[in-house]
Amino acid sequence: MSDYYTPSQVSERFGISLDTLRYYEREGLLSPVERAPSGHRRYRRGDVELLDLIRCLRDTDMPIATLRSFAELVRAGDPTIPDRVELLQRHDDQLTARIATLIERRAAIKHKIDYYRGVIGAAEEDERAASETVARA
Amino acid sequence: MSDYYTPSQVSERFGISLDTLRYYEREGLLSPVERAPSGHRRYRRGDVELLDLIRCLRDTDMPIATLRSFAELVRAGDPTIPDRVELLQRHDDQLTARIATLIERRAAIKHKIDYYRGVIGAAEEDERAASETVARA
DNA sequence: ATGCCACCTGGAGCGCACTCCAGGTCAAGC
DNA sequence: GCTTGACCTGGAGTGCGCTCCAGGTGGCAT
Repeated sequence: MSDYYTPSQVSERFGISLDTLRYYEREGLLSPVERAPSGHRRYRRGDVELLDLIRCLRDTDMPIATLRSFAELVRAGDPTIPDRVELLQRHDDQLTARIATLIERRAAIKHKIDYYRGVIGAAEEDERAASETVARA
Repeated sequence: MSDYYTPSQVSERFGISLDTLRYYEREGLLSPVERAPSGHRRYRRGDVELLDLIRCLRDTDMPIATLRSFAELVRAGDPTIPDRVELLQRHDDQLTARIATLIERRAAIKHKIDYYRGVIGAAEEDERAASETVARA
């Protein structure tokens, strides 16, 4: 209910370590976060929202450098919205391509698994046949 | 039409550098490749087939260490086929999960893009309204 | 006063997957 | 015989994204 979040709260919420959180700030993914008089960080709603998007982009393998560019656009204000759209759109295109190849590769892997299962099945039949022969003998 | 491939042929075919090819061999992903009397590598059909699978797994982010385990199973012969199936199945599960989260994240990104597009649209309307006002004045 | 805890800083270190390099060899072509 | 080109080796270097560490501070509880 407070209007800020402590580092550990943010860390827990996003499953990001405190070190990573500070690292993101150092790298310019977040603008310098407000501080309490003690020097401790106080994350505002806005920080958390940006972080949410950053996590989303990071989870989809956007490199830190690109994320920084994006963050710079955000800091530069509303006139950069078209640039942000462009950046996100490019990322989305890459992501879509990536998903497509992952799905293709998965099909190939499944195919290989099926092939192996076939080999196992054939071997089992051989075994069964062999034990029948023994039984008959 | 020859029964072997040179390093550069393999490199080109898979889009892998010569260095990476040697690296994979050093790391035990390929068993030591045959050599010409000159010492140059001669990749056999079997090497190329294994490489094809390795690429497929690597493309789907299987770590080198896991790939090595898989290669060791292959080298150990047919009795390890069930273990190979297990390993591939685990990878396939992870891959499926990964694809699912990528798709989720992509939806979130698209949502953000749409939001931004909405903002742009609204801004354009404002502009239009403003210029109308000017015209009227 | 004493602990303790959450957090701070600058900077070093790590794991992964390559990637590059120097110096050398062999086979073929001029 | 000399060059060229494809390839060889061992080992060092790179880029990325964290991750860890030592040493320190402020505020609260006992």
